[in-house]
Amino acid sequence: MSDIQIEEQEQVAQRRAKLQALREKGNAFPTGFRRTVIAAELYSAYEGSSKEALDDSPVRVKVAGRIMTRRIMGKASFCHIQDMSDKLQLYVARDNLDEGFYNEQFKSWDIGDIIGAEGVLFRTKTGELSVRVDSIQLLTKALRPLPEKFHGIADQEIKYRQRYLDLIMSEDSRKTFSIRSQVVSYIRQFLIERQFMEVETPMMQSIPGGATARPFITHHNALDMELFLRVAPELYLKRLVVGGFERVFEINRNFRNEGLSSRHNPEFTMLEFYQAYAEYQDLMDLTEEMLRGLAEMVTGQTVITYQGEDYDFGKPFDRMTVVESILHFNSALTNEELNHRLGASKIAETLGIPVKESYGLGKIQIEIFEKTVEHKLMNPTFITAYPVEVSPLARRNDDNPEVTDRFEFFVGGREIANGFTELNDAEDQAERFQKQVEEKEAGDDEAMHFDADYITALEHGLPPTAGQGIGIDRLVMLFADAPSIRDVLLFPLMRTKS
RNA sequence: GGGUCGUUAGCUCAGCUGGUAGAGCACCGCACUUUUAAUGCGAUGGUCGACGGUUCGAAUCCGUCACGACCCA
Repeated sequence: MSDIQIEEQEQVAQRRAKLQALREKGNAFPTGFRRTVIAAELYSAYEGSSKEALDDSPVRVKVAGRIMTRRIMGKASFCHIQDMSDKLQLYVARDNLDEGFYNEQFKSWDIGDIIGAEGVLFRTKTGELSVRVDSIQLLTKALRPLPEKFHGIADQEIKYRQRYLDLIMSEDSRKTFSIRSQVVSYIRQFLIERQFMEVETPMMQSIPGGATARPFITHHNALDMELFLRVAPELYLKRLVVGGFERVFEINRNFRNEGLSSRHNPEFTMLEFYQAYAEYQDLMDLTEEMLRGLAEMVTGQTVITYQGEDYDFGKPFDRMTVVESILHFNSALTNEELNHRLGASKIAETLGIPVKESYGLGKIQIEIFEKTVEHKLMNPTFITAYPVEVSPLARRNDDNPEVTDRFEFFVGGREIANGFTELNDAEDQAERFQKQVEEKEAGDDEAMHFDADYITALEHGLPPTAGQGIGIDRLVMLFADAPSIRDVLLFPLMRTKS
């Protein structure tokens, strides 16, 4: 270790010396302390208890947590500890402790240390519920100081790289991850109540399928076999529906080898669910019900505020087709020009969208949609009738074979969900895979592989089924009012520091 | 990949057209038995992201790089 490092860590050195002194006295890391209660339980149980009531019938408690603040006033001190639920004030007076303990032990402890304390509840003269401590012990010495108490951590990089510090310091951040947990468990409960069965399907796949995206590639040594981290679980979940699990869902990680942004992390969490004997409209209804329920669960109402804008999940969601939505947001365009390839590609070019030779009408329409419509879909909206060309796993529409029985769901200008009636015609699916292979050979490395094993499964008969995927991270962003996907991922991917 | 901004004490931040590196919090010492961003007094703490250039002199100007944030693709 260099001199520079030693000098840089002056406060750490002081704390190490204190730890060394603890080691010499005996067990520096005792584990036997048991608390009887957490802070939030105390606040709710004694919310209405007056100062006098608490003094008249004393309540003994044992609490534990991290020292967050400390105010030493000679022979007595106040400090706040923080546990999993809340902060709690302790009143520690010299004369309430064993002889010498206050001066020789307690005063040498630092902010950040983890302690256990025992005493009786009381109210201070400002009315704050606190513990008058008569026994206290250091459980874990913190060798490094916490960030500044008032401003907390301002540097986003530290929040992401040292999430534990962010969680210690930021109530908002703890809240965000609490919302994430609530969202996931709400969804799980919602689906289980409707007879869906939770399953886990492979994350390492020999043929990556279920989405058009570039996969991560890895290698299995014993089998000497190339494997891909999955970009979606879709094809495995549908195999399960073939197997007779008629309602299945999975909430798990997908991996896509693409760029990072405020809405993209290479690994992200996806809900996918499949319901036999249902069509995409059934899933739109289900989605509407689920999101409305989520909004109410998280915020207590159906209107949520995201980045200063209000979105109402209470009223019926808007529904439009892709083409209708393009015309709606581009009043100068006509249905006629948008519905043949030459007209559509002219529109695309005026919008600055490069149109490749291989693009069909559907692909061009989707490019126009993404450029001119997607970010404007603020209120909860279903967009339907996606072109077959960009929907290789979705069933063709009976009235218009150029589009599929598919929808995507948008709110706040962002895609949250994608669902469709599944393509259960094995021969049509084989043709669609073949098209994808051609696109891959033409240089589109996001195009799908031909999955012959999946075709075999379809040949055994997939009942009419509707399926859907919902990006959990983006959903949590919405309900936690988080501007970046990194704010809802405990450990977002960061470049390694040299 | 492109653009803009940022990187100064453990943390939050100042530092003007180049001239000896600053504050608050934390830490250390003293005082203080109802404080809560405790208070009062005193002290310590810096390879100014890295490397190179311009200059008598660079935290400051220029270039390259690293890392990050935001926007665009």
